[in-house]
Amino acid sequence: MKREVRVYNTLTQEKEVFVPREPGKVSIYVCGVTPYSDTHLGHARPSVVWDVIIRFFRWLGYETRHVQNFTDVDDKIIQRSLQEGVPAVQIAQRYIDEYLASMDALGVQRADYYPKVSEHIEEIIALVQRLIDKGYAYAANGDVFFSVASFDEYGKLSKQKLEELLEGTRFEVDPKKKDAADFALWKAAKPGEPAWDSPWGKGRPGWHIECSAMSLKYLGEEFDFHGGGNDLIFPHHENEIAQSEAATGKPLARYWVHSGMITLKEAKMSKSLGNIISLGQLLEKYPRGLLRFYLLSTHYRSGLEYYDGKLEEMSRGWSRLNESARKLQEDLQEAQGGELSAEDRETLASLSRYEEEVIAALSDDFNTAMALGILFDVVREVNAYKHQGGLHREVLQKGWDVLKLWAGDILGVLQLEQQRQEGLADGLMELILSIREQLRREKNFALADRIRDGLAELGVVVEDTPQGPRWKV
RNA sequence: GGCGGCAUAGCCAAGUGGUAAGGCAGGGCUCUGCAAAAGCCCCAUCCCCAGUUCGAAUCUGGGUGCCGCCUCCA
Repeated sequence: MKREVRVYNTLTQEKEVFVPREPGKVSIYVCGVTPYSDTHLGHARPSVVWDVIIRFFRWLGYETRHVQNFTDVDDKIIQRSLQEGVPAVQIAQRYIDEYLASMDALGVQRADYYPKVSEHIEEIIALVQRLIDKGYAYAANGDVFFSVASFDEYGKLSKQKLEELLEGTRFEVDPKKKDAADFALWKAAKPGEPAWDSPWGKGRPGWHIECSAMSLKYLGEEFDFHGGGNDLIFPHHENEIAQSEAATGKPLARYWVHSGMITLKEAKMSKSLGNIISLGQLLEKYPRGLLRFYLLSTHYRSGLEYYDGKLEEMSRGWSRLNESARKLQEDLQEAQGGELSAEDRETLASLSRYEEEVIAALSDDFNTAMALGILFDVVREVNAYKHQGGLHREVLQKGWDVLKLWAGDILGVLQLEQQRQEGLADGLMELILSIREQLRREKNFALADRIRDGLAELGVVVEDTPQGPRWKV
């Protein structure tokens, strides 16, 4: 029997019980990135959040189908392409590769499909045509616009009223538009830009249409989840709804799930503001488990602050969780069987209860912050048990199972393998050699030689020179 | 100006009507050759005001402050 999962739906602004379109299956479309610059910390949030959600659904027994797009036809990419004299496709591919490499490093499981705009022009044209045929869109001089006024429910996701939206408009309105809020489905080609043939002349897709076309192709009508950062609610997701629902007459997605922004000094991290923390650099500096721990330490819908030293602060708590699990795994080797004592039973019962609480937390709108809190209870419970001399295999196994499954397999914050640190060898050698120098000054040559011989056995050659010791591998 | 959201201890952060999870930091203690690790104990009445209620951090109204969106953006 499936457990009940509750999800906050941006559309209804309420937590709802999740009912899949098809029993036992979950279909998910997460808006990916526009690959025109380096992957940053902000991109990691929805990725890790959805990674956990998907792992959780799989654990619950659902079959998942996860699609994440790359918008590889876009103004910024074209701009870069013209600047660098490199084809747009190539620019996009460079950043797609970087994005995927970063996500792999973060332990994010790959989506089932990563459709690109450039490979779905046909589907997009067909969808645009369908909207024109149904009277929701109009062509004008090679452009095609969606007529916002023709779609009654426009604004239902972002809770905006049409009239008020326009007051905030800071850009000049394209005179070809019938209505200032209309948006482009298809843009007429400009010289030097990548362009495709279409019934309206050479051109390229507008921003939002690709998601409508590709979600339809890979997930069909009315799929389960549509996700992304909450900065996409308007206009991107609002427009997707308009396009898709106008075309199919059915809801685009059943549940809209939006993650909060990562802020830096209380300002959103974004490419345009230039206050970006490169994900690649973070991954070089910090263990991926710690990064995930940081990203999951707050509920996914809340904002999340980043500042220098934040990861260092968090690393102490994370290490306790991680080290406790590591030690527990080791202790398992020396665990003992036999009758369960009263203490054993009590601990076992607590551990089971905590596990239920973790499941309940994740089932309640994917509350990873609460789940982590409970996992610290598990750590304390297990450590206290061991502190009192508890060694029963069944108990230790249960503790390990809970941590391994939830902290490890589902949240992905555990990192049990030893960290290999760059520059560690240098530091160690410096320390060892300085101690050896001390010994030599004290004429303790026996011990000093033992160190040198021992190092030699490890393949490290030490040479004593007038300028001090040198070493090489 | 419109829309959405947030405001809980020094810091991070759960908690949506029944009397404040968890983590970091801090204090005391156990263990320890010393240290580390680990364990035990201590450490908040929830931005302000007014309501609803037997009872509110949790609901309503009004403030104040902050964030996001309204332009590309995860």
